[in-house]
Amino acid sequence: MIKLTMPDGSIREVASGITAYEVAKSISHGLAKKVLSAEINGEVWDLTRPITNDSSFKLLTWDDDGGASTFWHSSAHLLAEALENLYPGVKFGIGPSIDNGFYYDVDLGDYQLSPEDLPKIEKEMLSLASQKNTYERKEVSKKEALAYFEEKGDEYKVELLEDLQDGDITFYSQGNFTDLCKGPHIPDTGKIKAIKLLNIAGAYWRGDESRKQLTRIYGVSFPKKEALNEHLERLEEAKKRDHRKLGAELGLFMFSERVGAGLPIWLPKGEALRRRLEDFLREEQERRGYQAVRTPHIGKKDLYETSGHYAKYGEDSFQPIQTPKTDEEFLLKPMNCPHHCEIYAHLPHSYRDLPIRYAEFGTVYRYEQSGELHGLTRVRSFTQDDAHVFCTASQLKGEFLEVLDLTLYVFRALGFEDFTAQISLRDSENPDKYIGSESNWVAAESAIIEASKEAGIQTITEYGEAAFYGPKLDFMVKDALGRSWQLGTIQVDYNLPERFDLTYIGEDNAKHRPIMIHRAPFGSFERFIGVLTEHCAGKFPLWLTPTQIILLPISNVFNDYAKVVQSALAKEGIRVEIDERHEKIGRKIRDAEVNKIPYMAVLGEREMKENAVAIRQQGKGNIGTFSIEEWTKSMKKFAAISQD
RNA sequence: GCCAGUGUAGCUCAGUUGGCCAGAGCGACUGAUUUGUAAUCAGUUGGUCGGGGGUUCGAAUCCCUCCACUGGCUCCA
Repeated sequence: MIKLTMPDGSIREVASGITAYEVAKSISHGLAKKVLSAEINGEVWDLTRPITNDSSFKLLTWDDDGGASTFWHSSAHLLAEALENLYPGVKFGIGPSIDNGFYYDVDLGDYQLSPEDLPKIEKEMLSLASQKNTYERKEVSKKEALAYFEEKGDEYKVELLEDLQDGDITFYSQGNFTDLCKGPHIPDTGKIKAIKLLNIAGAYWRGDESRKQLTRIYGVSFPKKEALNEHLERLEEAKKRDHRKLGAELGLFMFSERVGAGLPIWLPKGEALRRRLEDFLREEQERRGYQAVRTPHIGKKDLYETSGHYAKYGEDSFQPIQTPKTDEEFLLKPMNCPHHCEIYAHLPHSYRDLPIRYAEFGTVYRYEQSGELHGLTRVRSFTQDDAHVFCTASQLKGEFLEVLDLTLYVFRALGFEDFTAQISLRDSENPDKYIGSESNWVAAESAIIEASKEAGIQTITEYGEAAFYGPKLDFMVKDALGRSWQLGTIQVDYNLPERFDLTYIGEDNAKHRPIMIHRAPFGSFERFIGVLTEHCAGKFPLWLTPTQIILLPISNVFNDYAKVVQSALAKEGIRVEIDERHEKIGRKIRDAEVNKIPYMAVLGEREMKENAVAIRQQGKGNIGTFSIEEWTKSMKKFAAISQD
């Protein structure tokens, strides 16, 4: 007999060798039908795997993370089986579950898979699923496993096997398909009731650009048909939030083929919104002791050779600009920091001057690969809300905390509660990727880790994600379609002060090296506004939105009255428009609603007589009639930044 | 940069076994309607079919090439 500790803490005595499925059945038939896998001592297991030791025990259903991922992983195997039936000789890379579904990377030889093939594959998968084939686990020796895949001619699986330890290798089979896999899987294919293959993409084998590109098929599956429909509806909903679509609809920004790919152009409404954000941050930074500076958009190539950026990125950047003079080359600036280092170096500094904080909304230019461009979130020209803090070693942690506080203040003011703070450290296996001394790296990494801990933020640590000159703390948020983007960033840099030979005179009257912190709470205005647009589905906070209220005269007769109301509101700094078109009120309201203008004022006979406005709130409808004066006051209050 | 897909009017989209002057809805414009809380009616206008080259008697449709966009991969100071 063995003891199973259930999630509620109770203990079940069962015969050794019992399976999780048998335990589920002994609890209830309904549960046995729903259960997909089990968590045994924190590890997700097949339901059919015998349990032989005392264990903690938890049954996983679709609603548990482990349950859905098991389900999707099994769906990937089903996809592979269908592909093998339809395209004999297909070779397989890897086929994992992901956040929202699964994929399989396959090599179809000369066959060019197209989206039209997907329905056929879905059909085959559903037909295989209905056979209710069980997923069978089998432990195999490395020799056996290699023999199997060598015979099959699947060099990808052979390569994967070469990295595995003998005794740690399992196969899973369902129907006529066998795959190298550590599992676990759902009991049988019959649980998979709804499948949608979403798209096809190229993916380099093992993520290595120099290796063969396989065909990746993405899909999603569900235990119920309705769940698939709901999922597809959610995807449609998300597309409506896409900042590229909303940005065009709301007239925020545009792109022009003639201006160039990845070069966003800000339209009046977008610029109005952006300017508000800039002002917001500018004022906050002034309060926090930053000094604004401004530097040119180009700099001599030598500047970036000094900084090290040219050696690292020169080849992949916009190429140097020539002048009539020979041997004179300038670069479009990809970073503001070298310029700011020159400002620091301009005068000698005492330890009494530090910390010095230079801030600039600096526009930079980076030649992003053509396939990478994406709306406002990945562009070739963008403006960083940049600043560089020069401080002493003893000030580092305090400054880091101060920057962290500013970043969190900014995020909260804009309603971003759901972000991930990522600590990016070195990849210790590739030291050549980084410049700077070991001791500096250690000091910088520990400063970030400690400050994050002290600020009490939740973090995840990623090794190998550091910048080439230092570790960083990045704030990551997801867009409408679940893609993760970096917004704010804080980076400790011991390297640039070294390269630019920056110094200060210490208490001991000797020269010392300052430490530099790069930081940008928004990251860039472009990306931030892109993500913010999706975050609020185009319904921006009142203090940011380009038009705060639109006046809707019932007929032309009341246009003059509207102008009276307009000047009263405008006088208080409220951004107000009038819809003077010769249209019915229903039409004007509809257009204002579609344009997501937060407030509408309906103005007709009744309002004019009483010097009043009948207010309607976007998405909510009529909220009442107020005197002009009363409403102006309310608007002013609502539009204050502190309002959240 | 790589793989796959897409590109027709300001917007959303029809239109391919290659064949009359390339269509619709919305928008815009003009006129009528003077309107009370999510689309008033009528008329008019609008397109180098992404650019260039080729095949053909004939190309939006087939081929080549470049550009842009979409979904991924790789990259991201």
